[in-house]
Amino acid sequence: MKLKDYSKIFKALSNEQRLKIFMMIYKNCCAPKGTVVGAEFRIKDESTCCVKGSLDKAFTKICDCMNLSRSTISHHFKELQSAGLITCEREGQTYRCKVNEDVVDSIKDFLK
Amino acid sequence: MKLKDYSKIFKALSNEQRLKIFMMIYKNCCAPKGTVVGAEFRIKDESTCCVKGSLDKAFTKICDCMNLSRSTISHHFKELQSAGLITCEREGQTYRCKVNEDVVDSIKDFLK
DNA sequence: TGCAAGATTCTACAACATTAGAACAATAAG
DNA sequence: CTTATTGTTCTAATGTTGTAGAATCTTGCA
Repeated sequence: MKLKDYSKIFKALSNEQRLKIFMMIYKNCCAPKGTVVGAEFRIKDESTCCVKGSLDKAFTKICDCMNLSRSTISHHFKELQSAGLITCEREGQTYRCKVNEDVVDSIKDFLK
Repeated sequence: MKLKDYSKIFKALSNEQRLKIFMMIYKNCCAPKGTVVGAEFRIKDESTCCVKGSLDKAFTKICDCMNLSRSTISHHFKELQSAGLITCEREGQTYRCKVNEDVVDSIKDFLK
């Protein structure tokens, strides 16, 4: 990964709203590598995150607690995906997100 | 530290030029905590960084290899300082920078 | 088939970021 | 003292980002 890629990752996390979205996903779905998609949403701490009680509908739930328009949130998801931080899949009305832990690891690595 | 503080840190690192400046400082002066200011510039790998051969004049040397105006670089230094990532001191024509490793650590902490 | 709900895309615009240049202040060197 | 060097600040131009709303697409359900 090049410097430009890292700056892109940091840019994706540089907006407070987007960082909040990322952390909501990260803190709830940072399943061990190898976990099948669809099982990612394991609630770790319901008190700190409003994405609760369900494994899917991440988008809608995040919309419900974010006070931003859907289009804006969709845009933020795209930015996070584009930086490689998350991957998203739609399967019908189920919206599944997964944090790309390799990328998170490489940030930590980058910072030595 | 709050979410907003983290987003500010990430914003400081979100610009490629500024990230480059930060890394030049980081890779050359990440001295152990407690090291006195003025002894931070220990060259670790001269081949990957153009800040060479001296402990001070960081500003000038970074200018020399950055292809940006002095005023722009000064501005970038300010952003990095404002985010808490570095501290700078001038003593005459000696410009000394230090990476705030606590902040770097707290990023790593945040991402885990 | 038709309607409702979920998510995306397009458009537009205000706000903010990046940048250089000129003027300046502080220091060093001759 | 004068001149060159170093870094800051101000101003202004240009480019990028964050955001909402309307239109659109996709899926599920009656």
